[in-house]
Amino acid sequence: MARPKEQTARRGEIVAAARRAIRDRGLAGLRIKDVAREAGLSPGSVSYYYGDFDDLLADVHQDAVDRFYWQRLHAIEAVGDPAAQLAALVRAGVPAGADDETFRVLYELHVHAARNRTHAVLMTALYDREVSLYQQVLRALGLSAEAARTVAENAVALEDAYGLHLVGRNAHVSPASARANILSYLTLATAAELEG
Amino acid sequence: MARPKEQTARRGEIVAAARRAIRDRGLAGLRIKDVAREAGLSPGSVSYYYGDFDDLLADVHQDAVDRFYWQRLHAIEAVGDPAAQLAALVRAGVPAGADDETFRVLYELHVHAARNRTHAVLMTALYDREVSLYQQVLRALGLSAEAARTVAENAVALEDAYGLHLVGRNAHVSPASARANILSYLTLATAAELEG
DNA sequence: CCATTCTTTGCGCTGCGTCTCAAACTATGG
DNA sequence: CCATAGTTTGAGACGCAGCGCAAAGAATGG
Repeated sequence: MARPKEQTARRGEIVAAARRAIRDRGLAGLRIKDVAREAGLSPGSVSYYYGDFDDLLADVHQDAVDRFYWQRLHAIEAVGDPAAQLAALVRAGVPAGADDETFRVLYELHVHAARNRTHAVLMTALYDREVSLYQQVLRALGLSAEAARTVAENAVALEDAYGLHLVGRNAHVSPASARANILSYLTLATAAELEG
Repeated sequence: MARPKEQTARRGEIVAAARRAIRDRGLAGLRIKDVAREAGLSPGSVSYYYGDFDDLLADVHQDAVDRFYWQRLHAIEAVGDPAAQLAALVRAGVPAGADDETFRVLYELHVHAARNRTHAVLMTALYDREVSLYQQVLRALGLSAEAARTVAENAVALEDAYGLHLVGRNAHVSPASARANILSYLTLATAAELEG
């Protein structure tokens, strides 16, 4: 054996480059040369590591899902109080602006999932993990398993929708109003459930 | 003047054909020849009516927005009781399955809005009209203008998100569970607001 | 310094999609 | 039946993206 392989590192750089390219040009307009330019490589090199372009997209999706999930997990681990954890979850679950890389990638691939099983599986997996995060915090607040499940699903749904509108540059949705609306729901739901 | 123009009718047929083509192949994979085949025309004819392909997409989006809005308006006009109207709104606001034409088109174009002002405007317009529909019904139920606004925004957001997951073939979201979750929110929110 | 293995590049081939356009076709009024 | 204006078509030009490949380049062990 002579020169050692650097495949893992290079692939990581290419995935990051693809993420930036998708942010700038969108998934539909994504070209190998865009990814290559972003990674500082030639188009041939991108093909060398990702002979099939779909494999790259799958890695990008997987990376975005992991990145998003761990970011949120750390966000709630940083605080102890369950109520504060809820707020932290909401804050991390709404994009700061229309150009947020991770959110853009996730929403672009969301639609892609309609025609590709790999992406549908990843999307479902992320949804499950997000629901699970909310569910844990809601249970810590005293909600029953069943109630926590429903409320968690709705919370994740609200995040997804407001995120979609923010990324799509809906003029009447802002990060602040989105967070406020989600929190208003969570306040309402937890109060009602804890009473009953 | 000799032969009369039929442009409006033909354009309508082409828009409908594009809608079906997007349902089958997605926006990213949309080709002129697909639209042409679906419309029973040659690719040249499609170009004759839509020299710029983006103009066709704009018409498709506009058509989907109108179609969706009027369908929902009729859904609530058919019933008189505000509570029943809410249920009718929710039913019409959740896709029946992953292959619903109108929803597929709307969600595909949703993401497109991030990079195209025309589509962003249409998306915002539809959002406004949907919120307005819910707001009317909620006010009829006795909610204040402010409360109705927030609840309406959240209801629309829930619809959007569950619709997105359904279209994306999320294995853990079904039309029935989506409707149930949205209705559980609306029940909770209206009851809480009417008490206070 | 050499052999080996991995990496990178760029060029050419190929297929595909769009756009253009002239010609054929069709419907209507005179 | 002819003139006119709208419609439809298909072929060809054109550009571009993906793929394969051969050759050059770089890192490591001996």
